[in-house]
Amino acid sequence: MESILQIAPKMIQPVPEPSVRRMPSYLSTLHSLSKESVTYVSAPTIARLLNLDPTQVVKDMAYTGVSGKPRVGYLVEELIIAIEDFLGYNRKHEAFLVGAGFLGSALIQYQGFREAGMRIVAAFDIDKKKVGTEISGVPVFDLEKFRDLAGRLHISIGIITTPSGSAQSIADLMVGWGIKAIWNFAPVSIKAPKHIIVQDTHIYSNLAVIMNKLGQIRNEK
Amino acid sequence: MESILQIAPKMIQPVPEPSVRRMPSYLSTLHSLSKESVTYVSAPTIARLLNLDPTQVVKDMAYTGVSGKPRVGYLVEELIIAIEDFLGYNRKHEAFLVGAGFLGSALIQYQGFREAGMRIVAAFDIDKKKVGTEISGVPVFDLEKFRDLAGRLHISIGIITTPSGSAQSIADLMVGWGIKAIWNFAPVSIKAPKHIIVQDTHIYSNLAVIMNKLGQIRNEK
DNA sequence: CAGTGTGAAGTTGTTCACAGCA
DNA sequence: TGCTGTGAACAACTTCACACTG
Repeated sequence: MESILQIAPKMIQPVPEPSVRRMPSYLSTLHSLSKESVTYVSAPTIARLLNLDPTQVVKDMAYTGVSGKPRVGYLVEELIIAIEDFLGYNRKHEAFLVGAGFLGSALIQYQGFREAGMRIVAAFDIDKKKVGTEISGVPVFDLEKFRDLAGRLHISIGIITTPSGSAQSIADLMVGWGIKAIWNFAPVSIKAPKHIIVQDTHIYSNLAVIMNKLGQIRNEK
Repeated sequence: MESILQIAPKMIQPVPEPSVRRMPSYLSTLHSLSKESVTYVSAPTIARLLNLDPTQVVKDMAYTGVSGKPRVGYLVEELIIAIEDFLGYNRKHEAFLVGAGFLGSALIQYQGFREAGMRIVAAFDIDKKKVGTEISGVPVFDLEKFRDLAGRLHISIGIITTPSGSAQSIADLMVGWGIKAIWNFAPVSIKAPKHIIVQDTHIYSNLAVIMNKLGQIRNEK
């Protein structure tokens, strides 16, 4: 069924990653507008709400496939559907989380991932005190016991919230499980075969920017 | 005292933000090497460990002010000190956190911020059940009661971990407190006078990238 | 005219190419 | 030869300029 005429039902244009990263902000803004019963919104308005450049918003909207009316803007509901579709929030993905510490627990308890299409179905830890408990209804299993078993389920996302020392070995394990994407919160860079999607989320990077800028203030005067 | 001859004691070259964001990764790598008693490390080695381009590492190292020996590399300990100094990890900054929910608690309990120069000294919430409690030794106060009082202390960083609806008003409040930097975890963009350092940390942006790429895999075949 | 849409210009960051060095 | 260091080429993103539209 590999037809040559895959003339892209939606365009196979590579969307710049920064645009993808902005999509959730648009979505959240649009949801508020929708709640206020606003039906049309213009790019300059969105830009003002999010501190962005109007043209940038126009281009980002184009990536979602919707087109707007001159002088009026875009249909709010249409944009919401288009962005959710663009991000794949409708497809449901299940996730395993390894490392049920503070951050791991926070992520599990975090509402909102579910409506973004990701459901954390199980957590793993090596700490016997945590094993057997539940966090917001998500069971915590013994990592050692489920090392191999976990691979039989078909889970697409692996979340790593372990200390940095174990992060890479957990990643390797996840690759063995047949996971498609790894979301890593440990402050190291995860290496994986290139067909695996790896997203490192380094909270320290953000702090570094703050600390560095705070330092500059002192130097200025 | 605005002398024209501010010939920069260290160079007032504007360091690219991506470079600043990479610094914590370097630091963490260097700490591991230091623990393994490695004294010299080359840029290509660091690059390999962190999946980066060697030249990029060389340029980043230059921003810290250290210079390396050809054929040998850089002195690990020297780099650690230089990066910590560059990021201002030695200067101590105190932080207030507003919104003692799951994420807020996780951040408070997160060790490591302290050695990055940031100490969360108090949390605030409107939930009476949380008020009066302590999270890892950090007291949770009633936001309403401390609205004005908080300004009298001299805190440089404000962390927002409230729901998105209240984020902007908390930011405004923090500006009134005389805070210099705002680290926002709510999924909205915070607006503040431009002398205030604002760092939005949108966890959803990372998820969006993953979801979008997962969607592309399905489309490919 | 206040918006959309888009090609061109500008800016920023990354990668390449190579000189210098031990 | 394997590294540092740097200027130049390149790529990616953003911003500008302007034609088009209701």
